[in-house]
Amino acid sequence: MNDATLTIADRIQQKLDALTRAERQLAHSILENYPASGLGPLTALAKDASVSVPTVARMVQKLGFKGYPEFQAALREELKAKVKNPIAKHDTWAEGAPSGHMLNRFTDAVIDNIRHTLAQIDPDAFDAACALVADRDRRLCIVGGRITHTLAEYLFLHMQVIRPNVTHIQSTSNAWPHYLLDTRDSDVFVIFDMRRYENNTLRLAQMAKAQGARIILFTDQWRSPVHQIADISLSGRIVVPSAWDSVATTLLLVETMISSVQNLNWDTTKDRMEELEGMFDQTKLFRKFT
Amino acid sequence: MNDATLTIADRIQQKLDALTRAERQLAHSILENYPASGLGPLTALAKDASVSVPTVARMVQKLGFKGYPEFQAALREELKAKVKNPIAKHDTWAEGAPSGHMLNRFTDAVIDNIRHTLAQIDPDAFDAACALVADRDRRLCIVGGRITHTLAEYLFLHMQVIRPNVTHIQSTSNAWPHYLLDTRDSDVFVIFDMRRYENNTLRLAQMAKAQGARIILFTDQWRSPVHQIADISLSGRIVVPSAWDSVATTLLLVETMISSVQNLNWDTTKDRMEELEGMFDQTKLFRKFT
DNA sequence: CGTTCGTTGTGATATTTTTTTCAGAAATTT
DNA sequence: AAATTTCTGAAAAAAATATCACAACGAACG
Repeated sequence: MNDATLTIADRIQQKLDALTRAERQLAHSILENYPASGLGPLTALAKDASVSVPTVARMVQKLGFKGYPEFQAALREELKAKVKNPIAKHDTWAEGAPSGHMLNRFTDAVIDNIRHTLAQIDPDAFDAACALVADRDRRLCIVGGRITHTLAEYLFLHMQVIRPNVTHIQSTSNAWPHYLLDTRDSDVFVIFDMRRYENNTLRLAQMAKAQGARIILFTDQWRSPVHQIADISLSGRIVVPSAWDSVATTLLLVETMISSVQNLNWDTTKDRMEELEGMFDQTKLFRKFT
Repeated sequence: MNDATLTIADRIQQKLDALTRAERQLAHSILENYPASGLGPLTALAKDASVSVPTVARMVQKLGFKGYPEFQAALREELKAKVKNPIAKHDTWAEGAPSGHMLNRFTDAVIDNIRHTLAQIDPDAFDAACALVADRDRRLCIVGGRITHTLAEYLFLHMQVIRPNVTHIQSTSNAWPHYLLDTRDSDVFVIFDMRRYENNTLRLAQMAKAQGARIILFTDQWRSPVHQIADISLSGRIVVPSAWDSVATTLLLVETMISSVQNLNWDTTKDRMEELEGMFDQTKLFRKFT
């Protein structure tokens, strides 16, 4: 019997492809807080996953159990074994991988980065930055460098949906001076600059500043020289066990900003999103059914 | 005392002296393998402890529960809370911001995503993916969609430094069929596809597969349809309190992959990096002093 | 455009589980 | 040692839970 080594979570994961839509939905709900939810009554589980009662019964049968009670019994056995076995202690992120595995080491580092970054961020400055970015009366210009232009573009793609008048400039391009020609003093520049800090980005920031624009800077813990002229600086920790830095924490900040800005003027954003949806529907770019 | 901080095991211990003989016997049986035994049916628990059924019912009432089901529900809640990693217990990540602040809510969600993602990832599959990507003899093609091309490019920019023969294709572009012309069966495609899944990406994957290429897929927890033909699928959780999804967890996986791949052939990567540094020095793109 | 297949949920039925009742056993007190 | 109180467990009643059969729905195919 090879069931001994396979947890029920594994079995669910493995069968995931053979399951139907509602069953998959249920499976994810079970894994969501495993194994607690599976130990409650069938009815509660079904309600929790927003599927019907028989769907649950059918799925556990597909998993190889005679019925829901047997499934629960197996779950309890597994729990009993796990508590007894000290090796099962949850000190690694990816179970099944040694603690020295890159997955665990890297995740450790990133979580640490997040903790440090959030601990030292000024919520008021962050809110102020969001308010500036959300202000439709100001033109918004998003600037990234050689690597960070990916982050810049990510922010740009979302801002484009939320509000009008957004531009994405890559500081490594030699076309950017053109963009600065008609910068007004109400404009807002969101600039990404992580080490190694780029000369082009600094120059661009200086010129924008000279024209009266507000500058919001995303940088790392050591701060780009741009921060001296930036109105608001948001710095994230980026150290990981790698030859490169991690922008995961910065992305977290960016995504949080997107979410905040979207909330600040949800009424109009909603309309824009629906409009966009309609246009995408016509392009058949996306699949109709998940 | 508030029950919030007291586990049920604690409550049983505390009440132990106030219990009768049969009840004490039962209590010890529950603590014997806690909490599994308490999550089974009342009848089984009674039999296990060699006490009668009503004894169980009476004891849980002495413990302050209305009935056995309520006792079980409390046990499940406790289990649910326990499974959550202690690191996720921070109610506020950004001190100085209320716990309801977007910074805290969003970070909570992302940490949760990371935890779930890492818990269900298969380290062997991940390692296999890294090995494929690291193999210099295979050409590497990185594919992204409307939003995910930012992730794709991030991976591309780093791979470009680490190894030769890397291409970045945007599936929304209509130029991609050209790239597939001379796909060989040793090629590796790294494909990003998160909801809403894109038809173009699926078609591209199918064509690549038909030409014999290996496919590594980065997707979300619900899995792009591409995963049916992918050799290796890496899925990340993406749910956050926002109208959009979060790719922060996926970025974590991507960065970890970069780091792993870099380690796999550090000897040659090192040379390439130094060479690149030299070239950058000449362009004066970066600042000399941090 | 209609047909067919697989999937899903509703309602009825059967089963299990929990609660209650009550009588006998054990312990304690007088 | 008898009376009283407290505890315990068997069995029945009540409640909930799980299973089953069937109809409705929606997607895929010709």
